[in-house]
This record gives sequence, structure tokens and C-alpha cells, in this order.
Amino acid sequence: MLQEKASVVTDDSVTGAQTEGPPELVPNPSHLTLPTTPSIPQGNEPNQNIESIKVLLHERELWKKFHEAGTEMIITKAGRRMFPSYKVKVTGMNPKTKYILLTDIVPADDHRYKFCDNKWMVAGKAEPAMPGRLYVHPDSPATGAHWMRQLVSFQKLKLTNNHLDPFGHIILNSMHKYQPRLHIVKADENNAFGSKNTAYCTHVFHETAFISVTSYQNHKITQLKIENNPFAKGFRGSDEGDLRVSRLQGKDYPVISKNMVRQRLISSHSHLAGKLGAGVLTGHPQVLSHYQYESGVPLSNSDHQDHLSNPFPPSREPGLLYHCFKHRDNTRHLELGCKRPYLETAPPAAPEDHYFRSAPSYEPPLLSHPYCGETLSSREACMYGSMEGESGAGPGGAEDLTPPSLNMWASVQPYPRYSMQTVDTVPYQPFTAHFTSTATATSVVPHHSASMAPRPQSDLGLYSPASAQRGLTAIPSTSSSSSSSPLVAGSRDRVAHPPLYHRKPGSPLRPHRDFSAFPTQTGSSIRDPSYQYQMGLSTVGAHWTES
DNA sequence: TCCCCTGGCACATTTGAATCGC
DNA sequence: AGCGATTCAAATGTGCCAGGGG
Repeated sequence: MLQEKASVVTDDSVTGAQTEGPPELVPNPSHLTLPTTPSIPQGNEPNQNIESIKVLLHERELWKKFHEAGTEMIITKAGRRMFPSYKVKVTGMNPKTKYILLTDIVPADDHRYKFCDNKWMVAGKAEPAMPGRLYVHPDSPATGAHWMRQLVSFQKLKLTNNHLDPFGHIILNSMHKYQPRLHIVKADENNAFGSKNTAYCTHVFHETAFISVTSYQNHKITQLKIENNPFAKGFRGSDEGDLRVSRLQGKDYPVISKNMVRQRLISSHSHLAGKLGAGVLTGHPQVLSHYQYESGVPLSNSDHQDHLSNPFPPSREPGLLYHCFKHRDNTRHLELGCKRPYLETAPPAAPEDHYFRSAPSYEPPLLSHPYCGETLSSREACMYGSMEGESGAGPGGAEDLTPPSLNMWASVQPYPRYSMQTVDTVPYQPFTAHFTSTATATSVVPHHSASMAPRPQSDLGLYSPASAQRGLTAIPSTSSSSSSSPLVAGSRDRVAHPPLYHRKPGSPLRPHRDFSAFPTQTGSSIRDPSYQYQMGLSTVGAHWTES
């Protein structure tokens, strides 16, 4: 069984926390343990431990604007990018140490919402969480110098409501509230993580929380998107949008759309989208108890409460929550191959990103295959699906809900409450997202691989559309463009499309990466007092290996 | 009937290949 | 022949809207 110990080093000046061990996938959660006392980081660079890493949210003011209005993110079957995009500035890393940066999006609570009277209101219990997936920054693993050199952008991350999404996009439920998180994992000596003593930390910016929708509900949000998103320029100009419509319809007078009318009527009703949450999100009061920071300053309890209870407080300063823990034991066994979550569908045309799907977490393979990859072949973002077996607790209960053959992902649990308590007594709350260990029994196949036939679940794991596009199937790829930094703001999102992740067992020519699950919290709501730390970040067992 | 989702549309930006000039 | 700058078409990302399904 896997035993985990978490440790946290808190420092008012630090926005990150350190863990001495990698998040691990816990086959048997009941055995998961966390230290009750902070431990001393054991990194090789005493002054450059993970706890000293600081992360600043880029365009924080913009995020705050959205947050105050109640951020909404469109989710579509094909996948939709987030706007504002998730970009961060990282400092405090050891320039020579290699890190892996990844993000995931977890339920902020266990409610379903509806937009009524110009505000979001709870409409019921949340639907089962979607399969948790992780989006690994394409540059990973890279040195601290690389990450700190420029902004780290996750703008290519896409959200979808397609439960069977073959592209590796992050799957969400519409009308639910979510919280993006950033994980920084220190790559081990093998440029992997998931092995013993791998350190990692998680950063949460509350202003990035959002409610997923299939069409915008709050006109205020629509306007903010149009005003700030370059791709929406065509809709800019106060009421020009209406004018455009009128032109399109051959009319010389503005046409007010139904939606516009509705929105405006609603707006006149209440000026506050920002207050929407009042009483609605009663939230996870204790979730942030230990590691919540606001601009580096720990938030007061009341603040926590407020943050949590109201997803979109009018003028809330974004708080940063982080936690970390050290992986002490690496006893996980990779007994189950990765399973393909879906893939009954035709292969994507040619997604530029590479995605990893997590294997079923019944026996989450994790550490045996550390995430290794000095040269991430593609330097492209990767999606990891969590295969955590849903414990049935919390929305989801993947085990019960997902047919093994179709979708082995576990549901994502609501944003967890982070605490450093020992979790031995806490029932395992399967988290969902974790790296797939593809190297072992699983092979990674591009979704649109040659055959496109549904992959066996054991095959689930890495996915490289690009490689497939190039006819490179079943080949673990190395980074073809190791120098590129596709997701770095300011630079083009160049994606090297390395063929990666199509792991062909025994392929001697290309390095393959294995990813163990990076357990995300699932099950209990953030508010759930019983929700313990381990839920927050489960295991990161991914691991690249170079041939 | 209402709410939510889907697919298609037009527009703007981004991307990358092709072309040109030095 | 090599390199960099420019051009241009295709791809991609937007929000809007009509229509459909539960």
C-alpha cells in the first residue's frame, strides 16, 4: 500500500508550499497517511525547495473583473479554451532543477447552479463529476530557469462537456462551479516524478473559479469576454453587435436579440452578478484553513469562509491556496494497464496537444513508472485523465457509473479541503485525475490512431494526436522541439507536435513517458469537514523514461 | 413551456507555408 | 544556397442565434 506523508512549510512570503514527496496514487486509500507535523524539505538545494516557489497569476486584474461578475466558461463538445487564459509567473525555483507544471480543474462544490434573477443560484445537487483530467504544460519537464524566464501559459487547455471526449480536453459538467489548480512537481533524478521524495505543491487562485456553461448566462460576462478576447473583436463596439446583426439581416436599424433583451431586463433587475453567490455557495468553510494566502498573506478564517461560500464575491482579493506533501513510500504496483476511457468515436482530426489518459484506478499504477521525460517530445500540453476509482462518494462514483470499457475515469471530487492531518482515519475519497502509467501494462495510443478502433482500456494512457496525424502510431516520442515553449505567453504557441505518447512497448527508438495518476480530490465536497488533505492532490505517478 | 444543448454562421486572429529580396 | 522579411490562405477561436430535446 502506498503511504503518503504530507508536509507543509508555510511562509507568509511564500505562495507555494512544498512537499517532499510526489503526490501518489493510492491504490488503497485507507492506507494513505499524512504527517501531522511539517517536515523539513529534503531537496538537494536547501534554499531552492518547492516551498520557496512563488506563483503569481497573470492578468490577475482581469481575472478579478470576471470573478466579480461571476466568471463563466463556455464548454462545448469540441472543446473551448478558457478566457481569461490561465497564465502564471513563477519565481523562486531552482534554475537548474527540473519541474513539471500541470493543471487540473476540480469541482468547487457539490452543487448544480442556475442563473436566475441575474445571479447564480443553487439548483440542486451536482451531477457526477466528470472524469478528472490533468493538463500538463507542454514544456514539462523543464528547468526552473525555463519556467521563470517567461510566463507559463495554459491557454491551450480546453474544456468540454463531452463525457466521451477523445481529445483529452478537461471534461466538465455544465452549470457547475469549478476551480482550476496549478501543480508544480519537482522532477526527480530521472526527470520524472512519482517516485520517492518527489516534491510538489499546488496553487489555487480563487479568482479563477468559474461556472461552466454552454452559453453565457450573464450579459456582463459576455461583454467582458468580447471586450478582452481578441478573437471576439468582431462583436465589439458597445451595441455594434446588435448593429451587426441588423446588417446581417439586411436591416438598417439595430436588432435587439432575445438574449440581449433578456440580459438587459435581468440587468435592470439586479445590478449584481457579483453578489450572486450570496448564500448560494455555502461552501467549504474549512477548506482553506491552512494554506490559503492572499498575496502571500494568509487569509483569515472569515475570509476563507467568504471565499468559499461565495464563488464570485464582488471585490474579493484572490487568495492563493497551496498545499504540499511528501511522498514517503512508493509501494504502488502497476498492475493494471491504462484503460482507454472512451474511444468509441472517430479520432480527432489532429489535435495539437498530447494527452494522457489515466488508467483505471482500481489498482492505480503509479510510481512504478515515474513521469520521466527530459525531453518531452512534444513539449506539448498533455492531458491526464484520472482513473481514480470513484468511491461512490461524491458526485460520480465512477465505479458504478462508468462502464469499464468506455470510461474508466473516476469522477473528480469537489475542491478539497486541505489539511495536514493524518488521513488514516479518513475514508478514501478517490480523486480523479491522475497520471496514467502507460509504460507498464498500458500503451498509449493516439485517438485517431490508424485503426481508430476503440482502444482497450488497458491501452488508455497517452495520446498523441499529432503523432497519429503523422502516421506515427504506437511510438513513444521524444520531443521534437525541445526548445520550444509553446505555451509561454508572448511567444507563439508553437507546438511541436511530437508524436508522443503513443507508446509502443519495446520501442527502442523513442523514449516513452509513463504517467501515474495524479489523484485529484474527488468525492466529498470542499465543505465536507471530513475531507482531508490527501484528497487535494493525489498521486502523481507519471513518469517519463527515455529510451 | 422552460431550460439547456447543439450545430452552423460570420468575423477576427493565429498559424504556417509560399514567395520574394538580399 | 542560405537567411530573413513579407504575403496570403487555411486553420482556429469567438459569440450569436435558431432549432431541438428533455
